[in-house]
Amino acid sequence: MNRPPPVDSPTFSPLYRQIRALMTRSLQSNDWRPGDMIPSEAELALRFGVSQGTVRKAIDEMAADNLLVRRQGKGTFVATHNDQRSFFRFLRLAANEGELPALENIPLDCWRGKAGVDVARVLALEPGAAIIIIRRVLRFGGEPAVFDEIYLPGELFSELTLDILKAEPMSLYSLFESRYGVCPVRADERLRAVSADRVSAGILQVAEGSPLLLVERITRTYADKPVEWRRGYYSTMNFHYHNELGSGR
Amino acid sequence: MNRPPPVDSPTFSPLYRQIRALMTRSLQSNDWRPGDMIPSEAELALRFGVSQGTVRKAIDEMAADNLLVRRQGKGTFVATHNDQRSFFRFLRLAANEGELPALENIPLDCWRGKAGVDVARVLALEPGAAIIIIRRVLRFGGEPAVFDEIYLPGELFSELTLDILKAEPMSLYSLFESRYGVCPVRADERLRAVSADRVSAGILQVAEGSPLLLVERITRTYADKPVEWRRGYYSTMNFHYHNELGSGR
DNA sequence: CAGTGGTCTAGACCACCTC
DNA sequence: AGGTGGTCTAGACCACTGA
Repeated sequence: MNRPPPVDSPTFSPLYRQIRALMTRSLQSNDWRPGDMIPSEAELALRFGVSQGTVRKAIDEMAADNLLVRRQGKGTFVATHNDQRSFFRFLRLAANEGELPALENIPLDCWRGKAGVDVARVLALEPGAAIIIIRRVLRFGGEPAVFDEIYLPGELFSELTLDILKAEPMSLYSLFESRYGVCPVRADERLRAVSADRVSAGILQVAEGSPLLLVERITRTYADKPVEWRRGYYSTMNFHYHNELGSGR
Repeated sequence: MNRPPPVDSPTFSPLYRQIRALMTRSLQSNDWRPGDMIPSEAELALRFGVSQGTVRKAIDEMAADNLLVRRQGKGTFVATHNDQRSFFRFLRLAANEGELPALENIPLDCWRGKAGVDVARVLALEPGAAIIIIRRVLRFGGEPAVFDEIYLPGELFSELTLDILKAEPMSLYSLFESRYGVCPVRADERLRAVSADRVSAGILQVAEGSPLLLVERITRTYADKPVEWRRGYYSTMNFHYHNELGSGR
């Protein structure tokens, strides 16, 4: 194997992290697309001039981050939002009793605007840059549960319209991924309790002033580039936000 | 190496998982205590009759679950709640602006009772079993932020009193761990928005009816044994609950 | 059957910590 | 110097998938 010489710089990283970085670039550049099978470990080892064990360790990390999915006997695949499996990775909602009933996604409106200072800062845009604003409702078993206000960089989603949103059968992120090549992989959320204003109360069919769970989310893609800012109002009479502590971090 | 013969049963698990199970038993039995250094990888490999690589993989998993902590050059240690590092693993609170100010932990009361059907179910106790109820407040920079009602199995915390709680300088879990040998390692949380009742409002110094973030938590120790049920009311005017999506699960 | 990921080994060497 | 974890290799074999 053509082992690169050991690096002594302060930015030293082990080989498997360099391999990981190279593979991440293949994801960023859309060279490997969501759902695709990536080359086998043996081939990658050959291509990068390292042992299979080193490639394995790189893939292990990326699989732990849900960037890749391993399937024994089949291959390793780029994670996609086009399957039910990965759906609730970004929707931590559960029913207080029993299973969560069937989901309905109802887009309300979709228009273009200019980024204010706050949205610009969050999305790393120039103030005044083109953005898209979407409002939608999620219903479970006919009951409205989540009201989302979503802000997107206009540049990335150039021809997005309400009709396109309404035509999407799967999730919003599934649309981002297949139509715009934007694959959300990480998100930071801030949760607060707030009182329902007139608009939210009407849309969620609760009394004005009712307590709502406010979930603010910044969504990022491979290079940690922010691609969405979202404010979600969750009605938590019959549902709750579920979280597990202990691993990760 | 004395390799055990390959197992063909439906309960097959790879060697490194069996090693992990053995090591987890050393944690459960308090043979290895929080903060202790566990034997070196080489010694464990010798002891279990496997290669060092197999032990490494077992430890890797347990470190990913925050059961163990590796420190290069020093050794591998049992995770403990006695350091600031791991403090916020179980308190996902952050300030809306800037850093979180200094924490004050103020125990309010601590009394004994009998488990109702709901508490008994959650803590896997017989209805009517002895439990301990604690109420406390967390303040940040003098401002009350969290009001906790905590239910513990009486059996595990036999001589817990309000004075002991008041004397504890670190966290509650630090006390559990060092005084009662109970080490919380995992928790499930359910988050909802509710209106402040008279009691919570008074304690958190907000108006009655204000929206509060309700966090219900079931805490478990090594063998997934439930050791705490907690209802926390978070005042989210100046703070929020922080969560990261994307990895894990 | 061939191809894929999954496990396990043995050994070499590096990086870090403490004495 | 000696101990610890961290990286990397080469190769053997197992388990699963699908043609």
